[in-house]
Amino acid sequence: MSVHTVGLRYVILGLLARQPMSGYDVKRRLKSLDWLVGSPSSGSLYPVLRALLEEGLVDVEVIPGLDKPPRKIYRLSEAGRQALLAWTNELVAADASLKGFVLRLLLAGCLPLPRLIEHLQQRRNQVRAHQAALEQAAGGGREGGEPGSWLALDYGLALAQAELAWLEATLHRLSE
Amino acid sequence: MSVHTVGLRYVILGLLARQPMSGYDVKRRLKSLDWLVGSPSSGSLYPVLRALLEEGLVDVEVIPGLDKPPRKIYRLSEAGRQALLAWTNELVAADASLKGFVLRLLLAGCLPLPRLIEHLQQRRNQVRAHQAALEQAAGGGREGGEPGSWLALDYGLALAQAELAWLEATLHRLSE
DNA sequence: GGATCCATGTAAGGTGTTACATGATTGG
DNA sequence: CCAATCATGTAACACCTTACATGGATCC
Repeated sequence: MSVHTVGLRYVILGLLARQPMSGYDVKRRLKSLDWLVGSPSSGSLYPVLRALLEEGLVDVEVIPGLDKPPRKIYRLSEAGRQALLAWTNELVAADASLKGFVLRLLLAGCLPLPRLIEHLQQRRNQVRAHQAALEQAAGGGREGGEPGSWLALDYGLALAQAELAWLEATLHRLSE
Repeated sequence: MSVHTVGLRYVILGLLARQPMSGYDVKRRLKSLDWLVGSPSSGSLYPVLRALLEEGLVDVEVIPGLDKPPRKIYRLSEAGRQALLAWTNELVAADASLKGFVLRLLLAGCLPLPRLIEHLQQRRNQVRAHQAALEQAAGGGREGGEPGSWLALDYGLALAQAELAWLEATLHRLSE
């Protein structure tokens, strides 16, 4: 579930940017980060690979497995690299999802450092805004909140705070 | 985006369990928690309301607005209350998503306290397992990790730790 | 006078999942 | 021998989004 926050296409392109691999490898790679990122089903994975191929964003090399089923190794093409780069430079602003952010981090290997810092700063601003909104919501429902409602708010605030702390620390570390 | 982790049906039922409201109210309520939970578009919201109505899980009362467009106030029916209850008692185990969990918290108003505690404990176990998996992944890639990869892992670990801390604290508070 | 909020809804499209189909290989 | 892993893929379906349509009210 839910790699889709960011579009499976780009996740795949991002992984292929690091090194060529088969569809199955992509699945495994993502499954190992399941909790962070969620892994796609074959039903979505393989069609996307085909589409990428037809659009010329990737190339294939079929390796007839010795006694294994043949593996198709996908490799990022130049067009693919450009598409990925273009996507990387798109705004992240509207993308309020945590998973989306982690995925971008994962794919950030292709990002130059200053761009990465920018990216983290953007996220920091978003989380701050979010935090403010939550505090307002908490303040608005003052005392009278429904039973489960303040739990969710409290939880949200705690996570926002933790994320901010991490972002500050990481930004500090990176500017050295 | 992504109320769907839990199925819009039940989110709506859960909100209606607290108090009757219109479709627009549902939207607003969720939008105010946008970052936590994501808000559905009208394109998904209204069809679901109609479906719920046809299935008899909700009742409507049309209030012809004085100089406003008429509002349709939806109210949870007895069948709806039962459906919600049944869903509440389903496993949460496989639901590894953060948003899903927060949503359950939000809808937890209808949960009795011991069930809520159980729920938090389950989440704690999940997060612990996740944490272990991340630590293993971090240990496996020792030093040699790709540039962005350890960032994502670090981020994941920090959040997991924060979430665990919150869960422990909240569990402690609730058992009083 | 134009934008934005209230309030409802529809139609087309995208993207994902589940479940199935295939088939060889390895491990208990 | 049965299950699981490797490895690919298809077809049917569920669900959500975008974009549009309507129309009064209120704010700047």
